[in-house]
Amino acid sequence: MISTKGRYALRLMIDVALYEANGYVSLKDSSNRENISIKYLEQVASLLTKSNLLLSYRGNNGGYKLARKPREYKVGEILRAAEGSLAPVACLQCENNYCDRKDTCTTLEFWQGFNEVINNYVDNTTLEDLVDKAKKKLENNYSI
Amino acid sequence: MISTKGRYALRLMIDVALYEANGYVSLKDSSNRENISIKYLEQVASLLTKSNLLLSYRGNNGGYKLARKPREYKVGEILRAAEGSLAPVACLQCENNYCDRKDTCTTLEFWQGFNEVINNYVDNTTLEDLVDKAKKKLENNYSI
DNA sequence: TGTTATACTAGTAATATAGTAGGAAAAGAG
DNA sequence: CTCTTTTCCTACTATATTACTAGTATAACA
Repeated sequence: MISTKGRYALRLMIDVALYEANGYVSLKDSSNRENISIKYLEQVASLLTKSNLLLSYRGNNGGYKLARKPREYKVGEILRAAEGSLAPVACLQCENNYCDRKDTCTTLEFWQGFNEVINNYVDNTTLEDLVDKAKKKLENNYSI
Repeated sequence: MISTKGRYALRLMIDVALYEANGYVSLKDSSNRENISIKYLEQVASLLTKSNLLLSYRGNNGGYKLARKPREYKVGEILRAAEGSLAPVACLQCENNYCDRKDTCTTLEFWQGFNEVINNYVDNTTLEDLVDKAKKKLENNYSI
């Protein structure tokens, strides 16, 4: 299950993508638009900056902007940066996938397949896909 | 992420399928074979019994047996009975999927797609598939 | 009546979640 | 040089979840 960290990270990335044309996007503005506690969003933004998904700038008119073009982000990258791992079971979390039951485990292949399906989905959607949908939703809401 | 409850539930179902030919399978035996605390396994078995996935019988030579043929169980059913829900985000957990952000949420469709991919995977594997793999692993280990 | 098994309820240590709080440091504006 | 605005960093906390353990009741058979 994806926690608020992953969900907020995705919403923040979309928000920055939507508004960075006017310069760095501050968390004050993002948190207002997205209705997320600014102090909590700071922590999420920090994870994204450390993973080089966001670029930050301090001081007046500072904030965040994307490190690449929206098309060049897989959603999976963003979620992994915020959540740590998307593995559905503990034994698939670390690199080597070590588990002392691996030779006799009757469910290992099932979980490996599950892991693949999950990663395929999140890595085959780009940030651009979500930003495009967000733009359409914004247009529809203005027209109401 | 799938917790021990879901993982143990799956292993228990496979274990019961493998050994029920000799009559009801007791948790004492299953917990020994699978190295899972019997008291914890009781709680998992209780969830499966309440969802009519296992049939129980008390007293001497009692235990559990499958309610249907292995082919007639989707793995998804078993995991849902043990875990409650496999929805990747909170807003997709309940029936109606209600969320007060649903008209403006920029990520709803992404999460709905994720949910579908997850459910497709777990519902397209049957208990029989896992039991067949388990039988092969058992044979290989005996031959070592 | 004793043994073996499930059924049910309660408790508990450790960890994760979803924040809040406070201050330091950078950068520009006046 | 100082004030304001911003990110950056660390610590704290209430609540919930996880992964059990423990004890007792109940059923069934020998």
